Amino acid sequence: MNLDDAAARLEALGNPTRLKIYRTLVRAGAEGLSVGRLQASIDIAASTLSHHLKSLVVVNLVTQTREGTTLVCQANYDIMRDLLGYMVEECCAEGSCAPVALPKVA
Amino acid sequence: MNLDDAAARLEALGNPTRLKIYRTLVRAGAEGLSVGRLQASIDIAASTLSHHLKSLVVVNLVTQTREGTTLVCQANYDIMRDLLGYMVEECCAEGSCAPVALPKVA
DNA sequence: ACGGTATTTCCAGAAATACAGAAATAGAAA
DNA sequence: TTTCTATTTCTGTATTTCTGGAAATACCGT
Repeated sequence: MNLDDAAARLEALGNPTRLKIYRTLVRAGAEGLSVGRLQASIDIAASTLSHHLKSLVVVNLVTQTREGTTLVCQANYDIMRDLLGYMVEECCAEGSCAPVALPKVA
Repeated sequence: MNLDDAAARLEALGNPTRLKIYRTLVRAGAEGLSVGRLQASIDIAASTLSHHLKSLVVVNLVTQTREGTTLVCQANYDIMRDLLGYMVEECCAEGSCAPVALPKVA
């Protein structure tokens, strides 16, 4: 991951509402959560949620799968892992930190 | 670290210029870098750099130490470690990921 | 095709951000 | 105190972000 992509993803997560959305999706596990359920649990206007979700989808932190009329959203763990990897690398550029084990691919 | 603090820090890092600043400071190691040297290596207007630095200092990702007329900035590894810890916890809330070893405290 | 539910797009306003030139401040040295 | 360097604050402009109501679209069941 390059610096600009990392920054774009950090920016996407760098908003309390969006971080809450992402966290909710992570907690929902691999099966994800529909936009409607997400809205119920976060309690914001549908249009606002849609905007925030788009921001997360654009940077690939969230993926969406259509199931009939409902859209199911799921956290993209791979991208998060890559992002964490990038941050750790940046943080450890000097070799001043111990090697880090990131979460294994599921 | 709570959600709002994490979001504020992610937002601070979520700008290419600021991420570059932070990365430069990390690479400079514990002794840090003066604002002037930082400006030389990033090549932006002094006032712009000052604003970005303030954003990073406010959320504690960067600390500053005065040495005579120059201000030395250094990356705050502890906060970065906490932030990474928060993200890993959020990402692994379901127990779906292996335990993670974050960089040791220097 | 119609009706209903789910979600997005359009629109707008308020607030925040990014940027940089110019002026101001802080500290050291002459 | 004057002067020099380093850095910040002031000022202003352009742009972006956040928010949500209203209207539009998508998909399904009947």
